[in-house]
Amino acid sequence: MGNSKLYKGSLTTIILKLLEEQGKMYGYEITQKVKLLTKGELKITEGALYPALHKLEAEGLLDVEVAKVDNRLRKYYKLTEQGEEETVNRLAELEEFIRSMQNLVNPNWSIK
Amino acid sequence: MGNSKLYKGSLTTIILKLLEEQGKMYGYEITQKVKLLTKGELKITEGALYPALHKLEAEGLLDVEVAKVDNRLRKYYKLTEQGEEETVNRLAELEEFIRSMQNLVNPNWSIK
DNA sequence: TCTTATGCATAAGAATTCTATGTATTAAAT
DNA sequence: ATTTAATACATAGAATTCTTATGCATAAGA
Repeated sequence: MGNSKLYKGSLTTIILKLLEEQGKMYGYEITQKVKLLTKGELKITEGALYPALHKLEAEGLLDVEVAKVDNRLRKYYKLTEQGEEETVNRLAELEEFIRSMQNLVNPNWSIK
Repeated sequence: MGNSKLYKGSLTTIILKLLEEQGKMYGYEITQKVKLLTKGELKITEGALYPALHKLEAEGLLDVEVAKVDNRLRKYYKLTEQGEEETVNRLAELEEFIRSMQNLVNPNWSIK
């Protein structure tokens, strides 16, 4: 999660969520998408991303499909059925976490 | 951060914020306060808390003051000047992080 | 009297991430 | 034409953070 030191543990949730809405993505694409969506705030490093993808795959949450584009390798990942279920759970947990943090840190905020 | 699995890196920010608004607190008090404020959502374990406090102290962000109450030891921590500055920075980072995550995960939310 | 609550602490291990490095192709810049 | 940047994958070693387990000690409650 690059230079913006904060908050380990959110990477897999980000990956799952992106795959949920994009259908399928490859690693490099994920790093660029996150950079774009957060205006450079979060930078996913390759050393974090690829092991995370491999682990999610090993856990049965992702499927891989290899493609060759312009003679370059791409590994497209998509959610398995189990992955879709897990995504729902992780997002709910993340939302709870964010609410808790807001209560702790700035009770004036609220999510609408 | 106990059973509620999520998100390493937020503990020190929580500690700093609580000390900012409470003036001074001791370790056990922090665990109880967090449990209360988050309705049991976040449980800070001692194995995480005490090392974190020691580190913040070593970094010069906290000062300690030992007290004895009912023949039991208490170590009251409070922010140093440097700690107050750092708290402002960390809270700004946390807010940025939360906004980023919301953009990623649920663009329909917003903080008001 | 036994258990729970209060209050501190550390050690070993797990989990996650960062930094550095490696390979290879394509596109852009000099 | 050649160097650099971008694309695309990967892993190893170190650092950081947290969990689990354990330890000591006093006070309060069952």
